[in-house]
Amino acid sequence: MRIEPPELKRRMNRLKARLRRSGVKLTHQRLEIFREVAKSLDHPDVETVFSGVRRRIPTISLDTVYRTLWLLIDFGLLTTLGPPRGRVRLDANMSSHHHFICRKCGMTRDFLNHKFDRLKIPNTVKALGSVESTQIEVRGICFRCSKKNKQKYRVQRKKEKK
Amino acid sequence: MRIEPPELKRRMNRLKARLRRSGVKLTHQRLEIFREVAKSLDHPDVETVFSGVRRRIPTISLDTVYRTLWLLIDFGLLTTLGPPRGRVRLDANMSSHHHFICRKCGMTRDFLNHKFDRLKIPNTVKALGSVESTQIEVRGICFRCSKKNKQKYRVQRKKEKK
DNA sequence: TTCCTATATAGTTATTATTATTAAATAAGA
DNA sequence: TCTTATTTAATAATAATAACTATATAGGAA
Repeated sequence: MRIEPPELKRRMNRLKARLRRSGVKLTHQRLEIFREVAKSLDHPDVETVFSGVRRRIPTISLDTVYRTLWLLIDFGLLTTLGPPRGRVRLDANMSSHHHFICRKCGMTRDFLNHKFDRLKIPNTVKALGSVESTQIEVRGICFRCSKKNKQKYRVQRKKEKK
Repeated sequence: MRIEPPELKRRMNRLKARLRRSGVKLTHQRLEIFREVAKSLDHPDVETVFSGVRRRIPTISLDTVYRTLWLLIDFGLLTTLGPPRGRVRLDANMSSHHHFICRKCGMTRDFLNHKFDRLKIPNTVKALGSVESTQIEVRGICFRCSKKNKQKYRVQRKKEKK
């Protein structure tokens, strides 16, 4: 399923503004990789993005796709479904609970909140399949990672001074 | 972080009842693999489960861990965080929206619901890190997969008759 | 515009995660 | 205890992701 053209254009403009502002090069490859994700409503995997972009840039390499996707994720222009990085994570708690997920390192913590249990599911969702559970996913950056980011930033500042 | 012993015991009992009822063998390995996931609150990855179990069963193979985990997931005794199977899935929609995820095939569909936007995040969650977004994750089985399951079941019934 | 240079890319190789295969071992019913 | 279908360990195969390096390019300076 495809997104509406005006919304796609908005997303492309946001990408360009953001990359320029950050002093990161605005390459053809980056634009096309972003476009491939941004135009779709089905949350493609990396392989799908790769073959989609390859139709327009036949020489693109898979490595570039991965590198670019992580870059865009780092800039907050894309996200992954669930925790970042491809690794299965298990959960044995089958009763109602919710998650905080760090979008940098994948750290996940449970929390309980009775207000969040028993949310009414819209019928449009029930039309997609049988519903088994509902949970809140709060995403953000854990304190450990935000500390790390600050350090990274400090180091870069030092480098610039040299 | 560890779970409370009585809750762990409850989970172990549920596992045993469920496997017996399904006519699946209740092996030492299966018990220990489940216990390793069930006792933890941090949602371990497969490697972590493997090395944890290996302390008690030094000869366990990684393959057994994978096979067992998927079996337990299939029986609804465990789940994965996010979509099943280890593959990064992308999302370019950075504004508020929610997901239905099929726990069999990973099919993911967006939906909007303004009631779900702006849920009040408890302070205990804010203590974990900076919150960037909040979304609902509805999990279940999509119609395509539930059809497939029925077919599988029909085939098994036929085999039994022979 | 043309040139320069830091940064990004393609192509390839390496690493890590997951799945398949098969001979030997074992749980659970007779 | 015996039997047999299932399960396992060990290994090999495949798939997903990341690293490496010589070449190419975006974007600022002249």
